[in-house]
Amino acid sequence: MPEGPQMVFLKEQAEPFIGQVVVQAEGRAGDIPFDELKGQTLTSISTFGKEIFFGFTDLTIRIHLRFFGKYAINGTANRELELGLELDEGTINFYACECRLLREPLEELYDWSTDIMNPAFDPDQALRKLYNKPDRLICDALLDQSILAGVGNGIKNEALFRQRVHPESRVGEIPEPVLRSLVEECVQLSFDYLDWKREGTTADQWQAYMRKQCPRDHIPIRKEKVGKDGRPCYFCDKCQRLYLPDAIW
DNA sequence: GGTTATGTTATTTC
DNA sequence: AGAAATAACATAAC
Repeated sequence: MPEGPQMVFLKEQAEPFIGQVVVQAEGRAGDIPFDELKGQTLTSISTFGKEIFFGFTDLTIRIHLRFFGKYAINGTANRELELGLELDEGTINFYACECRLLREPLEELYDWSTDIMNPAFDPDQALRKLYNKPDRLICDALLDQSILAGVGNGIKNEALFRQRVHPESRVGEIPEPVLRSLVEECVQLSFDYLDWKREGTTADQWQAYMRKQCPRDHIPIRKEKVGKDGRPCYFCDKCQRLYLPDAIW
């Protein structure tokens, strides 16, 4: 379920609950002190990459939806409840996710300049970090959450397609302006994706990811598990350029 | 029933 | 010791 934009969307959905008091808290999440939560006020909601934080009077809950995570606002899902919050005027339920308790201030735990959707995001820093591992495949590098927090497999594939970069390109061989465009594309795409969520145009906006045919060349999109992490890559051999080191003889 | 998939982390292996 | 491979977790769809 999660890529950065979906977490920001969830934040927007949950923001009306800010200022409300927890009436009841339950679930099976081992890390959550349900009793302690009762009576606390929801004071803030923030996101970092694919994580979302619910700040209460004197603790914070971090939620990561991982692969199958689901949530329901003022509703339920037919599966085991991980964390259920009943507030003054409604409920938020989380399923199949990771819930963790944080007691330290978030600023001490997170570097917001690596979150692609945060105003503090620093593209220059991202470029530097990417070039730090020049031998990596770009398809692996873009998924590195310590460089581009929030980028998932969809945004990765789509950014590569839009900037016409082949996923098996070596980071170190990609010219700086191209790599920069790629980083900027990840950011732009994330905000586009958020807009689609807001507008409810859930319909597939992807051009390459999960698609069968290249919209530019009208030839089949290749789908292969590429790179160290073996995540599915969707790409067009014809319009996405492969940047590789010159052969050494 | 097997495979696959918007993800990360813990454990095992080399 | 440390990198790399594998397992683990949870869920629905094809």
